[in-house]
Amino acid sequence: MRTASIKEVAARAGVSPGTVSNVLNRPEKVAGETRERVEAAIRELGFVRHGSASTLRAGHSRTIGLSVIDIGNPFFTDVAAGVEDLASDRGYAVILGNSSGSRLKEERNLLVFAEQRVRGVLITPSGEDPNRLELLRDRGICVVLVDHPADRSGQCAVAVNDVTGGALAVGHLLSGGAGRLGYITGPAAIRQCKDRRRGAHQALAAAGRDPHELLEISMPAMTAKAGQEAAEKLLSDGALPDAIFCANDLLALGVLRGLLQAGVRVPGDVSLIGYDDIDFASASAVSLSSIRQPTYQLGRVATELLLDECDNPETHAHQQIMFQPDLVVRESTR
Amino acid sequence: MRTASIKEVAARAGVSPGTVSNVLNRPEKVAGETRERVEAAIRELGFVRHGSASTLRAGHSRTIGLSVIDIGNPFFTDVAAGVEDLASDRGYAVILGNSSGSRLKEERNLLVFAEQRVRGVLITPSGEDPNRLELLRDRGICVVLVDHPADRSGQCAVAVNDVTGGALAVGHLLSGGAGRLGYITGPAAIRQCKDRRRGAHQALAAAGRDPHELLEISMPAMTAKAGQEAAEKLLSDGALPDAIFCANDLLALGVLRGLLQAGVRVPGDVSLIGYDDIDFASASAVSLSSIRQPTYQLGRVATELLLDECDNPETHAHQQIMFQPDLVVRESTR
DNA sequence: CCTCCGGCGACAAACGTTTTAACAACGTTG
DNA sequence: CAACGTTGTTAAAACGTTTGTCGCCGGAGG
Repeated sequence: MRTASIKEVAARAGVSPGTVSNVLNRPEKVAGETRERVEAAIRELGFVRHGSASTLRAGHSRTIGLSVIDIGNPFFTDVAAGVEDLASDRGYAVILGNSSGSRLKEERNLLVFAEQRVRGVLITPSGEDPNRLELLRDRGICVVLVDHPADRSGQCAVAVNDVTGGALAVGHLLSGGAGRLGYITGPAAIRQCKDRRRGAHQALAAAGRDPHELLEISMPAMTAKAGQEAAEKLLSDGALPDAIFCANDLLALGVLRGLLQAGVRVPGDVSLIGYDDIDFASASAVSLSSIRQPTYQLGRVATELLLDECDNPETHAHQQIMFQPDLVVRESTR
Repeated sequence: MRTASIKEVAARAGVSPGTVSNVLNRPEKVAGETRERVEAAIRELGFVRHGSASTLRAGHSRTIGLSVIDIGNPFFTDVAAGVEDLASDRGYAVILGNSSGSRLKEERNLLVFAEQRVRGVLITPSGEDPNRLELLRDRGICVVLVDHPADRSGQCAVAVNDVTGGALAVGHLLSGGAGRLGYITGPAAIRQCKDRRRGAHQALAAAGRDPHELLEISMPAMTAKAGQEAAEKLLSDGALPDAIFCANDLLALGVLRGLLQAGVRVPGDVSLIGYDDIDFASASAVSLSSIRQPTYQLGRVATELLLDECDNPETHAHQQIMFQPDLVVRESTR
């Protein structure tokens, strides 16, 4: 019924509890014959170490917390897969927290992480407020920022260069001979949207064009529905650009649909490029050119940094890693 | 630096540790004035309960384990969102395990859950082997099966009726006047694929047609890429059905793309229906008819059952809940 | 023969909480 | 006034590990 304790294992193997603990944690410290006896007892009793007791005594756990903004977004899903894979390889469990963009939920998740005494936290912060993270650091919990630049020195962060990404996208459109250019984006407050716009401006400037000629439409959400509405607006305004850059693939898919329904040919009449290179970008009726981010890798590397900081606090050097995005050309751009 | 313990809080408030514990867990047991003093001390010291110590002493934790087959699949993502929302409302943390379809990883995840002494486990088993779950139940950890019928009585399970879903889909195609019918599916071993085919057969029989006339193409994966290959095969065989039912939306999106590229009109020449009603079903060039499953709800209800079993073991009655899927008609079917 | 040393285990003291039994203070009741 | 229930608090004993100290034993060196 109840799980056997280390004490019962010890009794069965004819050793002391401490020795069983040594077999579990420092097998090299215990003589071969004794070790085998203990291991046999463990198997026979179906012993499973009590993680809480271990955490309590050792002062640290084998879990990390992962707080994301929206687990329904393929971007975060890929990140989570990367985190989970590496953590699980290293024997760590991942506690998942989904903030849904709400400060309150994020705060609650961080509290849970603190109660669980997680070894470290990976977080894509939903706001710019660094204070709440202090709460964790004060308790000796390491923090690595994910898809967010470090808000101050002295911490690890991994991100993807969104400025470069924006420049890549618009550069590609310009090299295709685009005249009038459009940028369909999400809420102005979102850092990613701002950075990608900045990249677009840089590409225009580099081509000797005036950045201000970029026609920008800002939608309240970054969904396919919003994208379709944006396309309808463009059509009814009668100001259809030659080429459109969307701040993410969901928007782009919506725009694509809106254009096709109105009989606009893609890429014949309008070139279209998205961002993120989600799986569905290649599955749409006209496969979508996009900017690929190393999403899975983002999660993996963030976890790597976190575990290094936890396991080697003295030799660990904080790092801010910035990945570079790639251009993926498909049918939707010439 | 270190987090304050209950003892320090007690000292500051001038009470005993036991009283602090009472404030935390049974506030009604302690006099108003004392409670306020303790609460003030908690705030001032930034005290956060040590979850492991609590678990150790109380004998059970406030965490549940969630083991899914593929966190990259939108279906499981939605389930996870439902689980996370309810669990977090009830003060439970969710430990996420992704088995990636591998028995080994699943086993490892279950071991982690056992070590953490999770209160209960939600699992979409990747195989049909019920033994491993015994390991958990023997330790008094409740288990609820997700998107899987109960493999024996005496446990909770939530699922969606895939037979009904298959019948709905094919019934809809038939009511549109379809003549030749195709079913594009995944590996034969997958339960969902089998059940959906069974439903398709039932619908054919109900319409007075011979179930064997259903042209079936089984692909090794259930991805958009596989769907496109299936469409190409149909086209090269020159045996294009009037209507096609796909075992999931990813396959359907691939088929759609393959057909459109070949100049086949959808739904003009061929009607097409998918399964799952993922977000992208409505965002494709021709929006996709599909079978909607209450995915988020699935996760929520499973969690509800699990927590009920944990919190009221004596009054709890095991339940096998079977949801019914819905038909969603969009442009891809007449 | 005595000492020293290395290797292996045993012992016991924590870690921070929950919980039970006991207790003190204080009306209420017979 | 004694007996008694109520209410609020305390003291102390767990829970299952980890870990530092210590002791035992056998062999090597003096």
